[in-house]
Amino acid sequence: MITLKKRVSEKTIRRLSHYARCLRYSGTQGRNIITSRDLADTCKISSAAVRKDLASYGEFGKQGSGYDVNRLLENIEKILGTDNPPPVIVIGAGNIGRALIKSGLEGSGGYSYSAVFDCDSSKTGLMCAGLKIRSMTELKEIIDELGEVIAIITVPSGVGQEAVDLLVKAGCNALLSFTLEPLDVPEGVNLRFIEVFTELDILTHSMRKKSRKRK
Amino acid sequence: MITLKKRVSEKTIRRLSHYARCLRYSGTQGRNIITSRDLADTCKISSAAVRKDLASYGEFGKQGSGYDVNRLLENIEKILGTDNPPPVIVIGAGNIGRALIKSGLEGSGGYSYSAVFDCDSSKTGLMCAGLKIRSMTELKEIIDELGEVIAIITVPSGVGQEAVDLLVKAGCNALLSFTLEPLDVPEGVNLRFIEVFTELDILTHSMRKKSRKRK
DNA sequence: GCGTGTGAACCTCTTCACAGCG
DNA sequence: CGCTGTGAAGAGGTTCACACGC
Repeated sequence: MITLKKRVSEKTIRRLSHYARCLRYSGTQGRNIITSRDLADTCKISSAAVRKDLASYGEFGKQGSGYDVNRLLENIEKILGTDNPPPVIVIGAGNIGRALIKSGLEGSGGYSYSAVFDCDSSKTGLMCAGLKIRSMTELKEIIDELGEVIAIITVPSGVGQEAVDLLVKAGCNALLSFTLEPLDVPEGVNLRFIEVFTELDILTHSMRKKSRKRK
Repeated sequence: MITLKKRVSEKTIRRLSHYARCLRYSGTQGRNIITSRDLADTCKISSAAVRKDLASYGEFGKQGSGYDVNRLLENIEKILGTDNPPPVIVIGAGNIGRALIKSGLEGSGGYSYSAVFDCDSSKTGLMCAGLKIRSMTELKEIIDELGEVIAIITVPSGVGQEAVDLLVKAGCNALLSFTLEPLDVPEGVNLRFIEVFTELDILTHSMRKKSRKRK
């Protein structure tokens, strides 16, 4: 049974997602039992961290042997809610938006794209990997139909806040943005960022630091 | 002058990247002076954190007024090494790879794409936003020519490790991967991940938790 | 008065080490 | 004997609160 013991950090949630990925892979490799050390090694963390993370939701392991792969995966998916993943919609049918849709969500554990939107009327009506590009005016209607959705925002810089406001108004409270502009959302709406440029900066910093040392 | 006082965390580096972004924006808005509170508000953190981050590299501010926008931006870029950003190459000319290149790196503070590679011979030779798609056999040659580069890996699941090994062998030690498979790199090579699926999992978790509470 | 820079307090997360169970 | 689950110790990061300089 899943029994939450105390407040769990986002770091733990992120790692649970990693564990799920490893377990899906282990499952396809025919493994039935996995130890905290195995999970730790593939995720490049300590085995104690793995055990702590899992133990904060219940006792999923068997002492002396380890964790049953299928049972643990089911439990983690229940914890994350990914046993019944929400539909994903994409806002912006530009380069990135279309590429994401064409790439699909295979291997993600059950997510799939349910709709694409763009405010450019020269794009609406066109198809992208089987999905019709819809006008932003249809947003609320479609979200009402789909229920709770996650929206991935891939609009150009400058209109991000506008897109966010429309989404929030349409009842969406889970957003993932590829834009680099700072965005505001009301309390209770979860907004996350994919920060490609920041990742580049971090890489630049570490390589410059390294070459400085070498001198 | 930039004087490092003690070990600085990656979290601080990430935030420096955010500050740089804010400062570029402030600059274009005609502001000359900015306070730690201003930066903190746009980045949604505390003003004390901003001051701590900046103070760990020197004294950039003026008491009573704040920070000079241009001077602070210059200093942060020098700290990150983005005053002279490394060339970026893309491995994999699939949907995501091509979309990244077509989107360009405007607004990133100076990065630009210098080469694209794909192992599929039906793609090599074709153009993508002005860049010729090159064969992986040319990798070492081009990297030697470009010097220290950052490689963005957008190859399909299954061949990620192969791509990484080739890159490392070619002398690249700064990698940013869009794949979801676990990858191994030797000591000294910096490998980071863009985890779209994990971000979806985190969003799913928080929306499911919220709807549970509401009941 | 205002905002920076900073020690100290606080808090959170990670690692250690071991009891306990299979 | 092996591996989990966990209190305790340790490390790291954030917030507080205030002295100091503009």
